[in-house]
Amino acid sequence: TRRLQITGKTRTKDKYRVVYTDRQRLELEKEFQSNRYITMRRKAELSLELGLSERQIKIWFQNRRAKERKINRKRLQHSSPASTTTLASPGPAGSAEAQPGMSPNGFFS
DNA sequence: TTGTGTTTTACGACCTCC
DNA sequence: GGAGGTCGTAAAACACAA
Repeated sequence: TRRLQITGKTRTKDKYRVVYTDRQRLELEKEFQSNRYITMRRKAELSLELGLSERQIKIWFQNRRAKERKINRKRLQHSSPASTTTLASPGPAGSAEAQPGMSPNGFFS
């Protein structure tokens, strides 16, 4: 309850966080499988379909990516044999990584 | 139970784009 | 001129051996 009182603004204590329904999780997960970064358009669509705010969807994808990274780190660590020689410069574990930033207008003409 | 570790929402701080 | 990216983290929710 610390932060809540300090900032006093956001995140009322009555609902610190909601638990998403299975359907919401499923659809988001499905979308994530086909595309790890959601477009503004899809975000708006999903927002309507699932009854979540666009902000929630944005955050969900951020959290989902974080989870994937975490899993990948674990796998790397787990599958690293005794060779401590080349460990300093690993590329992304088998998947292209997008830079933060991206183009502000992810539109197509 | 309960103690404890992990997962799921949600945010703030900071950063990068032109 | 702000959108979204990451990272770190709080706390609720969950899983589960002891």
